[in-house]
Amino acid sequence: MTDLHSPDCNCTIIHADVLEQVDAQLPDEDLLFQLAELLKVFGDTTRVRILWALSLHELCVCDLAALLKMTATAISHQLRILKNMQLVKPRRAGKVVYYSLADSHVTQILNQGFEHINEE
Amino acid sequence: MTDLHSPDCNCTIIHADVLEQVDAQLPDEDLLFQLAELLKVFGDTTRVRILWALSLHELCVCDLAALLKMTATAISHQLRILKNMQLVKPRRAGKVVYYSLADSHVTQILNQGFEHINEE
DNA sequence: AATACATATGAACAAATATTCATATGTTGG
DNA sequence: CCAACATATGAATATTTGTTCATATGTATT
Repeated sequence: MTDLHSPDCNCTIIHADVLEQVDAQLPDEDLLFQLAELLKVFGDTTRVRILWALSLHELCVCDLAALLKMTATAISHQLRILKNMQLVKPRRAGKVVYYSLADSHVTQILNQGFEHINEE
Repeated sequence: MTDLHSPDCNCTIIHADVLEQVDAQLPDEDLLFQLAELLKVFGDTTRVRILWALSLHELCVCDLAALLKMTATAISHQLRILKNMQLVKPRRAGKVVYYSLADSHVTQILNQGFEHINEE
């Protein structure tokens, strides 16, 4: 095991045995980084509103702009972020592009978060 | 129903019937704001690593600092954010303060996110 | 082909935020 | 009481990020 006592931590009391176990079980740093990058996408009001709306019905960019009272440009930017993270998928029909949720994890995460809020 | 056609949206083709239904089902804006604020807390590498570590075992500030090779100060700042959002809870034992997860939603959200990443 | 409209994208600006530094609080042991 | 240590917190800085503006792309209609 690598030395957990780095120069950045000047503590003296650490629980070496527990730490060793936790360190062994903790996913790789780059996996947790990816996870944070994913969850970061959920941490914005506009994107949460978009995702929730899409969980109710497939919508085009204009629909979302009208619903959220924002410019289509702003919506489009956010949709690109959501699409890059595989959270929504586009369906083109002529000029119009319809968006829908890519998988069920989205609603699961939104619901878990919603439950947490409604518990206090 | 309020007019969904705001000045910010210059679109002409919107699906009024669908929009009306979605608008009625969509949670209040301030609820979705709270949800975004909650999920924002998950969108940071340091906090994700802290949360995942705490899902494995209760740990004190120094433990986390040693594990993540960061200063105790930086950890403490993040723990305050997590505590304010009711995601972790402290337990004082003398000088040492141990932190653990506040409820099961945390691991659920982390796991759902993790599954999503491991699917592509 | 040419116009109209839905959507996408790049650059710029303003706002939010994570870490560091300095310092404060709180607890234990001498 | 005092010194030592774990933790907390406020201010400052550097980075990140959401929206706007200007412009580009792509499709349908005349």
